[in-house]
Amino acid sequence: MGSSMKDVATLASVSLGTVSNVLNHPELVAPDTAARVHRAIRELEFIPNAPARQLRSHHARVLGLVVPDISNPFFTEVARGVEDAALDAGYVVILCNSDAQAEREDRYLAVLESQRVGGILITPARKSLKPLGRLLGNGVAVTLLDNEAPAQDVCSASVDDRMGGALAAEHALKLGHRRLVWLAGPTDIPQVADREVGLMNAVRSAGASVQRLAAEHMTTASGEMAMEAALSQGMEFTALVCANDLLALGAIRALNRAGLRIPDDISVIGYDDIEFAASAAVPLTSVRQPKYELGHAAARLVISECEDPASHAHQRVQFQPQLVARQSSAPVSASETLGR
Amino acid sequence: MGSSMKDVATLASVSLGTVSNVLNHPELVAPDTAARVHRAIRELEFIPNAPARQLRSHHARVLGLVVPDISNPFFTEVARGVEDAALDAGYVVILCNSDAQAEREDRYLAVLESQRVGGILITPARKSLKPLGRLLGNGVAVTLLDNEAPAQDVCSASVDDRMGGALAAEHALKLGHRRLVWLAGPTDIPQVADREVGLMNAVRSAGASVQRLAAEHMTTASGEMAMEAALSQGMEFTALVCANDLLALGAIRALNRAGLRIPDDISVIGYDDIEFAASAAVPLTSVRQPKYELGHAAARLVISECEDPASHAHQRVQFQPQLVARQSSAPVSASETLGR
DNA sequence: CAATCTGATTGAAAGGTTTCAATTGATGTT
DNA sequence: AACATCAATTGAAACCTTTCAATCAGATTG
Repeated sequence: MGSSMKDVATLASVSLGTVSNVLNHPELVAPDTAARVHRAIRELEFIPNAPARQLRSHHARVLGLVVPDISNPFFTEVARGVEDAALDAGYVVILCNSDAQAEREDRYLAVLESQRVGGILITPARKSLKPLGRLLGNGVAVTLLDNEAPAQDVCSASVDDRMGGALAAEHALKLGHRRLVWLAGPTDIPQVADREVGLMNAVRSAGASVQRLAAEHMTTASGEMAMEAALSQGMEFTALVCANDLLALGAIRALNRAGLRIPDDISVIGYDDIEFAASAAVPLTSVRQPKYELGHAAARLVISECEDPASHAHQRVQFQPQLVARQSSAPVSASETLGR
Repeated sequence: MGSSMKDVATLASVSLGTVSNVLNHPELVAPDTAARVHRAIRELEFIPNAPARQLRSHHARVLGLVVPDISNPFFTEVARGVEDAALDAGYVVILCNSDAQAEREDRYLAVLESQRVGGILITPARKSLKPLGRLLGNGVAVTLLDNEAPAQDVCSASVDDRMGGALAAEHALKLGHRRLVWLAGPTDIPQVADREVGLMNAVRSAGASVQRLAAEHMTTASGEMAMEAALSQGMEFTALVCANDLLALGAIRALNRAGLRIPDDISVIGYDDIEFAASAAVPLTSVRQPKYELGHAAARLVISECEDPASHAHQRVQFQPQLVARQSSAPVSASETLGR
């Protein structure tokens, strides 16, 4: 079975406390003693017991990552950023998919609290941050991921969603489109709401029109359904801006099935710029977010708070999105322009 | 701060041991005592300290999931299966991307050992299972994921990769193709090797020819590079079978850039049937694997071993793959057939 | 030479649980 | 009435660390 510090101490003929010092305060121990202890550690293949350590020190190198859905390539990439930053710091990441359901999120938060994680990275399933209050009270470092912190007591790392919405709209407007559709996701997702605000402002100030269409979830399946329903009701437009790439990919399927060509009949603009956007049926114009960097930055924030809560100052890091034009968007056709 | 079992015991006027019994052996405690304790738990918002519990009981409801790359939608979906099974059983999953690098895998295994996880689900980065020996010796439940267990001392959940390779080959052969290319990944990945065996056998016994092309990693980028190199060397063929969908998606880009049409000039067959295979430039014919089920089954195996190591019998679960025909594969063209 | 200081090491307590042998009180048996 | 049985509860030890006050041996100082 695994050996403990006691075994190491015995083999190296020192006390338990000295072994602990070798591990945690090497500056306190004489070089040759340290060498002896290290030899014993190697000999016994001693691996510290993290739970025991955490019990005594109240310091855990474990992070909880709570995201709506890791199947969404956006979050997959964010998760990679989180994980790499965590591993660098000797931390480990517990993956929690909330499916954007409050109930599931609550269950996970309880489990994470029970596990006494040092920090939590969360893209909340709902606006209220109440459920996080308990955690904060118990000294857990919380960082909001892809959401801007509303209050002063947490860090956050996010991307400017209003600007992203505006970028998408301006791209469509610049191509001459006047009749847009905004394919939104659930209204209570803050990212969606912000993108919508940015888009609406841009469209209005250009005097163009935009219709709102809501998908139930941020998935291809939902996007396909929503677009199919809209088309069957005779909705007319020349450009479609989607709250994320999955919705766009789904909507494109419905559009194709209805005999509409992209970008000839309809220009489509996605959001996130997931890897598959580039290999889609028609390479997708999209608003790129620095996904990996977002996760990486968020993890570094939360880790720094874990390491030294006392001197930690809460921060909000915000990244800028960027429009990537591909074949799915094109100037509005002449017939369309005249057709009105 | 969080309250402990001692606080609960005091409030409910019982001993510590009784509180523990309420939590772990409710059958031993009188109904009204239990009720009193539960009231106290609710009152104090007591949440058990999992690390302390694990320290004493040597039983942790924590799993390590080690995969090459969660960005690969195949593993994303597998991970969802793992996570759902875990949450159902009150377990939590630590996500570890090995990037298929032995060094990174070793680092993670050490961290997982330090965390004293109850079980590990792993798609090994290399053939040797040596590094797992230590863990097994220390009583950690190990289950091989998407790999068949070679020995008796671990469980495994996998998909029949030889059959998958054969399915892909037979599909191409049935469509009349006689000059195939097998776009393989790194040779030391067992899944790739097995698929290759299945494919080669099928092709040979049909008397057709197949050339082997190797990509460095199982990614779109690698697929694109490999195919580009092959084309620039004048490789000729009518059907391309890929070791996974990402390679296929990448290869298709290179093929398109070279002016080749799919499926008119080249039929392409992928492997995994990731969600994006269906929305690709040309919907991709692929070998479907029950990804979610694979993860779910593997997690259930490892959890059952965690819960009751004594009565646990190691098992190998194997799923069957299935060919999904889409537009990327078509009968070999007449000119091609005659051209030989 | 006594007193003080410094650096290295030690020993014991504490952290929150589970486990198990021991105790208690009530019920049933002879 | 004495005893055995049984269910419920208790108390203390154990799990493996970290922490910190206390000790010790030398070196430095006055």
